[in-house]
Amino acid sequence: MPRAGLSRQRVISEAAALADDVGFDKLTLAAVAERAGVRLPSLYKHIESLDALRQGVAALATRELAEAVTSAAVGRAGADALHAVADAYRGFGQSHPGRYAATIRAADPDDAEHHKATEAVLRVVFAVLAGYDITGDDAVDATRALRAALHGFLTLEAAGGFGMPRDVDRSYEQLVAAFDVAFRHWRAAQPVPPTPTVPRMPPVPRRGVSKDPSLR
Amino acid sequence: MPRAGLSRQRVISEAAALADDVGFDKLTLAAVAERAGVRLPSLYKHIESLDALRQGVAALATRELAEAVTSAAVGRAGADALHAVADAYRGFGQSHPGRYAATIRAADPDDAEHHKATEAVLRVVFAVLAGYDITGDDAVDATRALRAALHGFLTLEAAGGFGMPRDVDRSYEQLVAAFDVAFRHWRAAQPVPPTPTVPRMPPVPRRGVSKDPSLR
DNA sequence: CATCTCAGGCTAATGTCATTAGCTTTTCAG
DNA sequence: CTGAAAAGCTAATGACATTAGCCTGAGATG
Repeated sequence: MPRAGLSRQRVISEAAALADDVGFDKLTLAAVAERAGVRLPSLYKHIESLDALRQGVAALATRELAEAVTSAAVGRAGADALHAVADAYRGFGQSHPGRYAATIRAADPDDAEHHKATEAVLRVVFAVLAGYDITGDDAVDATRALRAALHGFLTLEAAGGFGMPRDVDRSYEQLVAAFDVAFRHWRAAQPVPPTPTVPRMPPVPRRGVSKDPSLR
Repeated sequence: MPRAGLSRQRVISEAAALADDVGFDKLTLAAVAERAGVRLPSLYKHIESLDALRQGVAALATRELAEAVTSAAVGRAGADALHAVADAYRGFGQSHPGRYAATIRAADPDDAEHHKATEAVLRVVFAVLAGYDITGDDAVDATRALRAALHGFLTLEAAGGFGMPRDVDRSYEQLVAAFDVAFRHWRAAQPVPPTPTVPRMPPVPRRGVSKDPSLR
């Protein structure tokens, strides 16, 4: 009966690793216990419930996601930043599917750390949008749109929802390019455009991004 | 011991209703049995397993979704069709959250009905894209993008992922409007544009759509 | 009408999990 | 060295899913 040297953090990080292996929805206390080398009830010394464990994984994953997108965005702007962030986002989702699935979970109202991480991700997206001169309410709309699209793409991809043979990387690339176009025209696309300005739209070549192996 | 008059169809449809109430992930044979007025094991005379039940709900839901988007699109084209389909999609997701969640599940390879429904949804989207002169590989990319965005929006909305106070309907409207813009410029947005045509872009006012109460 | 058959329900039993209660043993502060 | 909190453990309970096997009513057959 040597101590296993567990802690809340260790339990959560084992759980995150397990979730990446088997899927966030199949995350189970029994499996975490086995992985950690203890009997199931012992986990309760460190975590209150399965739900709390899920929440913990969500918070951890959100911190990691924030880290990934933040470092991808640093030093970039405009379309370059957009592509870098989008690539980092998908890279995170592909290399850590279980963690990624956890990030959808809304933060517990009491978990300040988790909220901070959520806001860090938002801050990055707002910064990208600022490069397109999108601010205020428009930025809220645009953030939701971009997040919805990227999230939906990862989810459908993970669910095997893309049956057709067309290359998926290419489709993702197109999706991001489409947002680049939409962001340049954001005000003009308003249902009732207060400023009917129609901006110019030269196609923008982009440089390679997201070479950080930790994100792939 | 009067017969309860169950059948595979009845079981699945009860399950779908239950999923709408409690969430697709919390769908349980025990609850379906109670709802149907039989003991749990009796369900096995009609359905092979919990997983088969989920698959059955997915197939049913996909048929209903196909019906909703198809009837929304009929007689419309271009931006009008896009908005109608997008509204029908979200309407379905909001009025039938459990069923909607089920539609993500990929069809069982043997289930021809299910595949047919999946293709019916795709056909509608392709038809909408044809109105923007998007065809072939481009249509595959565009379909994935649109589906990802709409799906992601519904998922995040359902998960309470939109914390900020900004009106969610309005954000959805903006998302769809953004796709209208992106679709008009689809070829131009190619990473390596074969046809560097820059089309005109007048802001388009739209008419009210999706008044069908069965979709809301 | 008398049966025969079997689909549709049921009870009982098993196995996996989550969760709680209560016991034992390390660890480590003083 | 000691004593108490921390960290593990076993046992028990309760939800579910799943399987086996029994019972009956309802419709088909003679």
